[in-house]
Amino acid sequence: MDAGDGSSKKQTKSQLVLEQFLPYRLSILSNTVSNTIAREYRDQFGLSIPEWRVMAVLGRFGPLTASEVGERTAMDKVSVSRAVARLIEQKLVKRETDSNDRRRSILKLTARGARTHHQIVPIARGRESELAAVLTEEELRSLDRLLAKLQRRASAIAAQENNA
Amino acid sequence: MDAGDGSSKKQTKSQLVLEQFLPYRLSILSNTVSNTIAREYRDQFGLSIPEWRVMAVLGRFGPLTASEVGERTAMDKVSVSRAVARLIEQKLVKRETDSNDRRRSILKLTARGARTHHQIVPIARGRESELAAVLTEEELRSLDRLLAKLQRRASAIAAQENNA
DNA sequence: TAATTTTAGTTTCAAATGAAACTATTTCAA
DNA sequence: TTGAAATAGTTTCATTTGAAACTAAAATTA
Repeated sequence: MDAGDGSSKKQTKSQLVLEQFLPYRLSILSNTVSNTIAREYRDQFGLSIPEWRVMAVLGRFGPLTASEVGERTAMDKVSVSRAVARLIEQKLVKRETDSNDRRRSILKLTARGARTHHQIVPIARGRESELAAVLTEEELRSLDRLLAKLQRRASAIAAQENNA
Repeated sequence: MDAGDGSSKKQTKSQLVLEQFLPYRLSILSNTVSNTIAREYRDQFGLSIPEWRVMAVLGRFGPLTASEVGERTAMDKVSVSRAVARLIEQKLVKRETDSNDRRRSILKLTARGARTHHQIVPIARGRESELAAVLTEEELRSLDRLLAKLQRRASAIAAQENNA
C-alpha cells in the first residue's frame, strides 16, 4: 500500500491520487476529528455538533439573536433554528422576544446551559490539545497561518462561484 | 471585529473561541472547499462527491472490488454500495462477479466512465491548484507534513476511542 | 461433510440536512 | 400612509446519510 498519509510523490498528468488530493485530505481529517468529538458530546451530554456550536457562541458572546449565532458559527439559519429548538427543549437555552423588533428573538444560555457549557469547554480544549500535541509551537503557528490563508482563498473562490 | 480567520490571540481559560478552535476551523475549511467542488461536479457531470471518489480510484487503480474502493476512499461500504449503484445506472461503471469468489464483484470504469474521468481529473486538479496557489512551494511542503501528522494523530485517537 | 462463523455487499428504517415555501414583522418608497 | 420589498425565523418536503438487519457465498471447525 502507499500510505494513508498523503505524503510526497508527484502525481502523473491525467491521474488523480486521492490520498494526495488536498480537498480530499481536508475532508478526511476534518471528519475524523469531528466524528470523534461528536461522539463524546453525544455520549456525555446528548448534544450534536450544531447544538454544541450554538452553546459555544452563546457561552462566549451571548446573548445573541439567531442570525448572530449563524454568523458566528457559519451555520445557516435553518440549522440554527433547529439546533436552538432542541436546546430549548433540553432547557439549555432560553429565548425571549426582542421588544424593539418582534421578529427577533434573543437567545441566551440558561443556568443549566451555562453549567453544561462550563463542563464541555475543558473537554473540547482537551481534545484539541491532544490533537495539537503532535505539533511543535512553531508548527502550530505555521498551521494557523496556512489554514487562515487557505480559508481566505477558499471563501473567495466560493463567493466568486456564487456570482458566476 | 475579531476576524473570521481564526488568527493569533490566546483564548481565556473557560471560554472557547470557536473561530480559533482547530476542529471547527478544519470543518469550515473542508466544507467550503468541498461544497465548491461538489457543485462543479454536480453541474457539469451530474456526480456527487462519493460518486466522484469512486470514479477517481477506479480510474487510477481499477479494477477493484467494492471493499477495495472503500479502503482507498475511506468510505464505508454502504456509501460505496450506493455510489456504485448510481454509477452503474449512469453507465459510468460496470460490475462483474468475481468467478473465484462470487460474493465479490469487480468494478471498473466503462469506456464512457473513463472519458468522464479523463475530463474531470484536470478540473479537479485545477481547483486544487487554484486553492494551493496562495501558498509558496515551501508552505505547501509544510502543509503536507502538518496534515499528515494531524491525520495520523486523529486516526490514532479515533481508534483508541473505538476500543474504550 | 454438516453446522457455524466470517466476509461481501445490499436493503431498510430512522435521523440529519438543504432548499424552497411560508409566516410574521419591519422598513422603505410612492 | 399604504402597498411593496426586505428581514427574522420556522416549517415542509425531498434527499442524504448511518446504523442495523439482512442475504448470499465462502471459510472454518468439529
